[in-house]
Amino acid sequence: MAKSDNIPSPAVRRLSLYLRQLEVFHDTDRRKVSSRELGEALGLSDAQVRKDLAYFGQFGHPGIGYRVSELIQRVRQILGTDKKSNVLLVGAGNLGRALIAYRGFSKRGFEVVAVFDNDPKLIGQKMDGQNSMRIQSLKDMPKMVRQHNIRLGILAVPGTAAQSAADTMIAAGIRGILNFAPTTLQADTAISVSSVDLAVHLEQLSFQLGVTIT
Amino acid sequence: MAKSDNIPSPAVRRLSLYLRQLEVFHDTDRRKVSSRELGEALGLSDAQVRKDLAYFGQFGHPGIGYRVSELIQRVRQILGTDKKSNVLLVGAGNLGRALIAYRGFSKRGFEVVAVFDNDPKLIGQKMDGQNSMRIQSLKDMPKMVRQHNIRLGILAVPGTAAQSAADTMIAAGIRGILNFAPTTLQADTAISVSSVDLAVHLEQLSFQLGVTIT
DNA sequence: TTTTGTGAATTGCTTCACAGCA
DNA sequence: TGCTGTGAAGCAATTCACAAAA
Repeated sequence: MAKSDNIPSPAVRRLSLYLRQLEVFHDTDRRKVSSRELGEALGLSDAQVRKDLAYFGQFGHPGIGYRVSELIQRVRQILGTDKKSNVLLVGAGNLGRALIAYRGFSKRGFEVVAVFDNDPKLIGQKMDGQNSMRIQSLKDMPKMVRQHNIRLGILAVPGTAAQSAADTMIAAGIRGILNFAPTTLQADTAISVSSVDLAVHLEQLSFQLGVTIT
Repeated sequence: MAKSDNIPSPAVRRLSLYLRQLEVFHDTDRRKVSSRELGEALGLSDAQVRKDLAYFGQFGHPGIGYRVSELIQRVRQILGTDKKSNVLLVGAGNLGRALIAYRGFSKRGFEVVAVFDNDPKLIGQKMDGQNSMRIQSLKDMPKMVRQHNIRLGILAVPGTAAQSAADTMIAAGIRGILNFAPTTLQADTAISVSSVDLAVHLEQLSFQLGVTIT
């Protein structure tokens, strides 16, 4: 019954957006929602919404729509976020500290349980706020990964340090990396990498402005 | 001669990556590069690289490849980053402060010249570091946009405040928004929006782990 | 009626493969 | 020979449109 074959990756990306929007509906006590309504909120067609969800199973009810809380549960299961998972962070610079302070991760089931940096001046220091985490040396990573069963890591170091830090993460047993460094990471195909380059996004917008009929 | 019709958006996204990689080559004194080499560094096929670049013009030299510095110039021109452009930031929370401190933007031609927040406790305060910018009220935005000819804005406020902040930005004359709030912004089609949802990226990785043959 | 799930048609993107230039 | 630029082919994703279910 594993339908998980041949699912377009854009469909997987949108699945996260559906979940986000469904949670908004849930918080405002909406019980059910149609593909048209869900799509409208996200700027997608109703057909797109139905086809995307259908890749993963039959969640809807003809004539009714989708039951919000039921669909939220299903989607979380598919994404693997129905249970909390532990995440580590490499890089305790400005961006790293902001990411730690960001509440959005834990809200979605991801708990940052360890922070690493190579700067001797930072190692041993506490992260800001009430959080009792201390910054550790990259050497301690394998031990922490085992102890806390960590599979995902966030990489927020300068571009020059990124590949070597990624190698360390992979050697320590990390299976997926969210990369904020402006570098294309080379890694085994068994490792999932998702990259966010902040400048690249601004360049996209800059290009759009040039193209748009002014 | 405006080829700018019918360019696949994935090609535009990759254009930024080409530029990033070309700058690496440039910094290591590479003079020319082939589509195969450029693709290899980014995990793309040579044909993809050639086709992408060809959408924008004829930049290569048969038998030779692409001249690095020449191509950098051309790509910057296409992206509109050959001249510095001024950017504003809305939201002086953790993420906003990290983005200000991030050197990567100015390195790519984007200068954050104004910061806004609605929190009266923050207004008037200086941002960290040597930077002399003071946090301003959203009311002052239209004036600043005019004075500094700002077209792009970075939105780093909580999801609940995002749409209203975006409306303010658009009313002030902002033409493109880089949105970090976990919200789909509703905006006129003349406005470009690029959204980065950090949790969504982690969810993608989480899904991959579930699918990968463990 | 309303709204899903889904084959079929369509649109969009990538890869192939080769002519032409250096 | 080495490498680009590009039509043509192939593959992937989206939209259409309708049978079936409530």
